[in-house]
Amino acid sequence: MTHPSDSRAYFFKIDTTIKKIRNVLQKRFNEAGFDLTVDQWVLIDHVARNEGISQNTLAELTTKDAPTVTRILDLLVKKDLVERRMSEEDRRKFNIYLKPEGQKTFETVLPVVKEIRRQGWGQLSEEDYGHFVRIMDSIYQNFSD
Amino acid sequence: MTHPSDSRAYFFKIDTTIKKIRNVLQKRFNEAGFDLTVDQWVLIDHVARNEGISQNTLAELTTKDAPTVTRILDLLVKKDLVERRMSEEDRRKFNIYLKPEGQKTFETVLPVVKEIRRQGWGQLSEEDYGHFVRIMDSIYQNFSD
DNA sequence: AAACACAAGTTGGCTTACTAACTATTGATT
DNA sequence: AATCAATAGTTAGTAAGCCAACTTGTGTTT
Repeated sequence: MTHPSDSRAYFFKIDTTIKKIRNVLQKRFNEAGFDLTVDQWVLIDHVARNEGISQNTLAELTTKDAPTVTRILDLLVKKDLVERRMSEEDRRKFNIYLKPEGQKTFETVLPVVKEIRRQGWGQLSEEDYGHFVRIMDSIYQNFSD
Repeated sequence: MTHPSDSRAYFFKIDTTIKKIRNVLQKRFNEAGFDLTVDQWVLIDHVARNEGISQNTLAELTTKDAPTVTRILDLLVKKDLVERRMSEEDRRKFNIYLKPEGQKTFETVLPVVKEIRRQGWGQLSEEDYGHFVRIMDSIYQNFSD
């Protein structure tokens, strides 16, 4: 290989790794009896940390687009985990809040997710984390022009 | 941060990076007038390098599941880029081949993809590639038990 | 005040991912 | 030879991603 970027490998490796992570997360959720998809969890996590957040902000933070957020929230509302409250200042907006069931879900699922994060990182070092962040950010940046 | 794995950041960073890559690929495809999704490209690429490959093998190589491969191939067949030929030895199997249009597509798209790979890797070094592979493989491995 | 562009969310269409259930064929077992 | 388990692929349902078009509400301009 004359230059790493000549290989298909790096796109593929990122894709494979994130798929694996998602699979493991979902499988653990199912085993633990959580009736929740990974992306539903991601929204709950952000709402828990930003009570009253708007859908647009939620979309930005999660790098999901607006229609996707709308639809995932629809599901979470149907499950009674989350509610939309009309915003006072701007009637185009909703403020999103956890309902009691949602708060409970957050508290129950969080430790499981933390454990999975630990497992995934394993024996990798602080220095590796530096490399990791630098390389990922660099790829992202190289595409942002 | 007491330990890197305590942070949500690494799942999120991988997710964000692969999304970005996919977006850029798709946008370039569209700009270049290729009527092709990224995943359709991935299958064409593998068929081009493995004429006569079976659907199952295709699924393994791409880490897609069987139904997904079936459906993407359906689309490629409809576009006349690819054909299924009944296997001689095993009548459950198909052998997948590029049609002339598909071969042309492969040759046209490949240089564009190579250029995008180069752009994404940018000034990262051979050594960085080593770190990258080691870290990704390690995460994957940590989840394979 | 009326017209305008812009912003927040929603809806619809198409694509891909995952699971489960299904058909058809093959290969092994007895 | 008949049965049975495993394999290749398909179909159906639900979830999520992307784009484009749309509705409603806001803010600015004139």
